[in-house]
Amino acid sequence: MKRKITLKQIAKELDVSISTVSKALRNSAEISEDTKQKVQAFAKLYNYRPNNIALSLKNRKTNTIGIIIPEIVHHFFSKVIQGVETVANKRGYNVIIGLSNESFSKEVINMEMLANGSIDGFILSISKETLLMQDYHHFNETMSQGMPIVMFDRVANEIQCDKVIVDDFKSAKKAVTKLIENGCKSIAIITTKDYINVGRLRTQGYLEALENNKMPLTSSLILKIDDSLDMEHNLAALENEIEQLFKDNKTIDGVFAVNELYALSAMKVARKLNIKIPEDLQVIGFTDGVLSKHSTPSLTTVSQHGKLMGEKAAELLIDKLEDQTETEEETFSTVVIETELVERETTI
Amino acid sequence: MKRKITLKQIAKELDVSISTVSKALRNSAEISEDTKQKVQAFAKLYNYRPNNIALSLKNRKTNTIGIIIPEIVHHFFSKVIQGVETVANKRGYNVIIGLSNESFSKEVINMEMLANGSIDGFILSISKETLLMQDYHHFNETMSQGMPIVMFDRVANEIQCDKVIVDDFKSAKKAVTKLIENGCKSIAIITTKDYINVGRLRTQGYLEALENNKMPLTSSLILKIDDSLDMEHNLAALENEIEQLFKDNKTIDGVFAVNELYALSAMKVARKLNIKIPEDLQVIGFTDGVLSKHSTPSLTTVSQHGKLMGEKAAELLIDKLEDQTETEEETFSTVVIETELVERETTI
DNA sequence: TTGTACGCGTTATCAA
DNA sequence: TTGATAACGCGTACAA
Repeated sequence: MKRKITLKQIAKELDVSISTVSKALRNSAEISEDTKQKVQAFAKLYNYRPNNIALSLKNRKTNTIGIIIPEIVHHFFSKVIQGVETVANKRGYNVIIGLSNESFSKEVINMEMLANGSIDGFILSISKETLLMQDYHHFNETMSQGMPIVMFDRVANEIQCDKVIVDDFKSAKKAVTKLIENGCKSIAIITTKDYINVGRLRTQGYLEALENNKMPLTSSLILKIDDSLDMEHNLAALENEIEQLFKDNKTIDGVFAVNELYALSAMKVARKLNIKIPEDLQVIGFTDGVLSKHSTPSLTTVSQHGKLMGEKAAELLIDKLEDQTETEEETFSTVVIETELVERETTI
Repeated sequence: MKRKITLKQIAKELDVSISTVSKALRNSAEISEDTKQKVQAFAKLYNYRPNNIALSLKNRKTNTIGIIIPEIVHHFFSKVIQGVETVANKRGYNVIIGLSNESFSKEVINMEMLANGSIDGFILSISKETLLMQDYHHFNETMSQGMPIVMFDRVANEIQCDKVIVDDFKSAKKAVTKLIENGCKSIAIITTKDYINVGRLRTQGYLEALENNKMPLTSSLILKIDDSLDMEHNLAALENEIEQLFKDNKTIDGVFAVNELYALSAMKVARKLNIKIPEDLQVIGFTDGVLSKHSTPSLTTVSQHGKLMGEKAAELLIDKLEDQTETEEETFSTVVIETELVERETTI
């Protein structure tokens, strides 16, 4: 088992100094053709590669991006990672991941861990617990130490940093308007509690769409799910709530769900109650997931373009990292990714 | 914007030497209570944290695990990552990801990138292209440099390293036997070309199950999909092949599919051909995915326990990394994760 | 009780 | 053309 070879070892073997080796390998004009040849051949033979850690220490730059997300077993987030990774690799960066599991403390710990020199900057989506507590001190601290942050999807308006979002309000409005155009008279929304920003915005979009079309706002048609518990493992409870919604409002002929799981659950309940989709009930979800495409009937959705969000976030971050100009006032941008209504079989 | 504070700066501020600060922070008995108090208070105030990179360089240990997978937008692989991350964090390690996108060259480049000091060891699943080419030199090179590798799921028997797998052969046999017990007389398999190890093993399990039950082996019932092309984006082609399979073999009353997508496609085709599931056709898939649970009817599957695989892989790797004993002959273990037949609605 | 020196692997600067 | 030295930030053996 031969350890990785270093400059020092090469120098010793060839009986020259370390700096000569270093220069020879970087093809410096200072070094004679002779020694260059000799050194380069030797280095190639032993497959020399500079040690990243040493370079990071010397350059005070790791060329690594830290990405903190609430969960990874989630189509949207893995799409985002894919996007980040694509751009990062193209521009010579690695990606290191930290999962918050929707927990505030894990988010903080993970960020501290990575902030101590391991990475150059963060790309992150805020955990539910953090949003609920509205405690954002760790973001400010990180940035005050000169480490840039790009937030995506679940962002905090209070924090000054680059952001990549979709226009949740407008997109929801568009989706609900679509339902109205398709003839729905009684449209329910299945959404999250308001502390989740995206949930709140989507609810507002729903309300505005109804209002603009002079449709009555019925509070019983608004189902706000408390998903502080993990609904993925509490499907029965979710379905019960939805079933109750249907039973309390027999007129429902349209459902707008703010995520894939809610949409699918609504479809499942509808099937159970013998409600035909899309004839008697039209459904639109808000998601970038795979379930929509493969469900029966396949689900019409507002697509968020997760991969594109990841790419944009990575571009923003790396641009900032490599921006030399020392401006007085730092400027932050918010990129809004256009959503797309993908029409499938749950709408007519 | 205050940069992260270092020992040097603290030393300067307090007018003591760097090593005094270092010792004081580690609560060394060498240092007087007085100075300790002073230093610790100051460090706390400025939120001092040792620089990971410097520590890595000094200790020649990064406490970071590299994970290389073919794709991340895939339920099984994200489950594995989740498992790795859980164990890694618990034991004080970070996780850095590299995606091969099923490409040999990206796999090699990514590994080289990370192997140059960024990480202590690899957890990986081999890309399709690498399996096809059977070029495993990069694995051997990495290990010969003293960097351990743990392979999971898609492993190479030729390579001596720790492995975490499921017993594909036995699991497939179990699944097909289940179909036979359920009364299926004509069972088709939808699998991959043989260069994918897991596909080959699952096919063998299928064959053995038939044989053990004295059922005829009909070659036309074996559909080997060439997924060198990305089937996810070529669903139509996949469905055509399956439709042909059904049309050529009208007797089919059971399908064993080696992954989720194949299983769902089979179900879709069956629906199109007005074949009732599970009355006329029973289906079992091999997967750990979400689609199975939410499909209609929900799919009976062989579950691979991806998260558990990740956890095991991480345990193996970290154990090896922290094993001090310098044994003559290195020993490698292969952990076999038990699969589980999750019975849902596509079997009676 | 405190400080000096060294090494981890690299590169840049300056001296020979 | 080559080599010695310093520096990145840390911890530790050893000297004061």
